[in-house]
This record gives sequence, structure tokens and C-alpha cells, in this order.
Amino acid sequence: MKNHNSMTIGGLAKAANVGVETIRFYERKSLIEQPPKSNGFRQYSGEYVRLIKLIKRLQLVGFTLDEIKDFLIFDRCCIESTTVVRQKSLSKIKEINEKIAELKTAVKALKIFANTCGSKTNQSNSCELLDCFENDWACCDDSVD
Amino acid sequence: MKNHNSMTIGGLAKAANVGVETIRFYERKSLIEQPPKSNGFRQYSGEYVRLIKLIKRLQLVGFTLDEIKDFLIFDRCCIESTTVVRQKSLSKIKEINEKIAELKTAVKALKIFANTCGSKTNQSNSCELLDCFENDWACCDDSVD
DNA sequence: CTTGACTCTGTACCTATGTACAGAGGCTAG
DNA sequence: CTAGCCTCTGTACATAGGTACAGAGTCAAG
Repeated sequence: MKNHNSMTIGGLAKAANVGVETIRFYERKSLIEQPPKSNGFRQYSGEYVRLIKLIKRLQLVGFTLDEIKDFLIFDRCCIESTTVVRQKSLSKIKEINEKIAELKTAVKALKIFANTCGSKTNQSNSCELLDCFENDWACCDDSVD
Repeated sequence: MKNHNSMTIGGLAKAANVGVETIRFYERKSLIEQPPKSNGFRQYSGEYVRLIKLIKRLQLVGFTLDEIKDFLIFDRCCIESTTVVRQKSLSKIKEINEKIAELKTAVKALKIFANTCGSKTNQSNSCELLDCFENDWACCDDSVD
């Protein structure tokens, strides 16, 4: 009675490289739908592998699970206007670009730190993280609110 | 008896734009030292403002509090060889650069998503996050371990 | 000398994102 | 038919990084 291309939760977990508990957790949080069951066991199609991997990718680049849920629900149901989703995407793009700028500034500061502190043998107070990280931060100072 | 350039915890919190509880939390975690007290009240110098802001910046770019502590302790005491600190800096730079690459890929994918899904009126199944996020991820696929 | 704003210590609680059982049942190989 | 592994539901615990009291003391203004 089993679809030849379906798998139980353990198979999905292995294929998507996550734990089975994580999958059940995503289900509880409504990130994924509960699949049909056979004898009480969840039967997942291959699509679920792509879906879980997508979730993990979105997480890596800074989406919270709640944000991911919003996108996924739209993706499944188109319940929101495409304009709203477009807006959400654009604002996320903006956010990520700002993060990229911050990270680039940090790399610059860390390079200075590594060069001035890591290569000198002098242990005077000229070696300070504070100094290295104090310049070039126009990008994010007091923009925390 | 009070240094004209010192402040209590509330002043520091305001100046550094964090909560007082956060400052005491950092103290408990040994990220900052307990300053001298006057009548049982902590008296902070202006240096603490820079220090708290530094911590917040490092956090923003992905340092954990434990990592920050390591750098700060070196910065204060030079207890580790500069070579070790240099190594840590370089590996953090590498990590941040990888993150930048991921984020750039995500921006590309989100742009495609925004353009194909947000601008079309068609609601067919051609509009899928999954598709947009499935290419160009050589940078991080299965590099999760 | 009272009032209100601040601080102290210590402990409990919170959110996000999982992880780990416990106790029960199912499936498959030998 | 039994052993060993899988899955089920439900609940509890973990971790990072705070946030929020409770109950007591301090300080400055009026």
C-alpha cells in the first residue's frame, strides 16, 4: 500500500540532514504540513526534502522560523497579495544588504586587529580591539532602534 | 567623593543604549569587570561605554558572548600569545567572509523570487520559493557539518 | 523627614530553536 | 513468535542571551 517514492520520518530526516525531532517540531510550528499517514506513520514525498532544505537555507541567511512560515504559506496558498510578498522580499533584501555591509566593516577591523596585535611582540596598550573597532562604523551606530 | 567623569549603572546603560540588567549580566558572565563601588553603587568610567558598544558590535557580526570574552580578556591581560589571538582573528575573518558569500547568494535568489512572484499576476505553480532557492548554493550545500 | 528615583543581590522567567525521554505500539528478519 | 529497530504522542529539558521581579538600602529635593 506504500508509494514507492515515499519515506517515513527517519528517511526524510536522513535525506534532509536534520533530526526527526526537528521535522516534528516544524510540523507543530506549521512550517510544514502533516503528510498522509499509513498505519499511523507519516509518509513523506520527495518534495519534503527540498522543503526542509529550503527552510535550513533561509535560516542560515537570517530568516526566523516565523518569517519562513509566512513565505511558505504564501507559496502554498497564495493567500496574500503578491504585492505584499514582493514587499516582504524587498525589505528582506535590504536587511541582508545592510548585514553584508556590517560584516565587511567587521572584516576590515579584524584585519587591522590581527595585523597590529597578532604580529607585534610589544604588549603595550597600543594593542586594542576597541581602537580597531571604533572607526568605520557609521553604517550601524545608533541604528539599533 | 565622586569622580566627575564617572556614572552609575543607569547612566552607563543610557549612554551605551542597553538595559541595566544587561550590564549586570555581562558582569556575571565576566565580559566586563566589576568597577569600583562607592557606597555599594558601581561607578563606571567612560571607557565602559566604549566597551559595551564594542561588545554590541561584535555580537552584531556574529561573535558569541563567549568568543567576545576571549578577545576581551586577551585585550586586557595579554595572557594568550599574540599568535593564538591572530589565529582566532583570521579564522573569524574566514567565517565572516563565508557568511557574506551566503548572504549574497540569498539576495540573488530573493530578487528572482520578488521579480517572478511579486510582479506577475499569474498564480500558477510557476511561482515557487523552492525553485528560486535551489540554484547557486554550491557555497553551503552539505557543508553544514 | 518624607517621597521618588535609583541601586543592590538573588532568583525566576522569557523567546527561539531545537533535543531528549517515556511509554506504547508496529514492522521485519530469522 | 521474538528481537531489534522504527514510529507515535506528549512532555520535559537544553542553550544563548537576556529581562523582570522581590525585598532592602541609598540619595537628593522639597
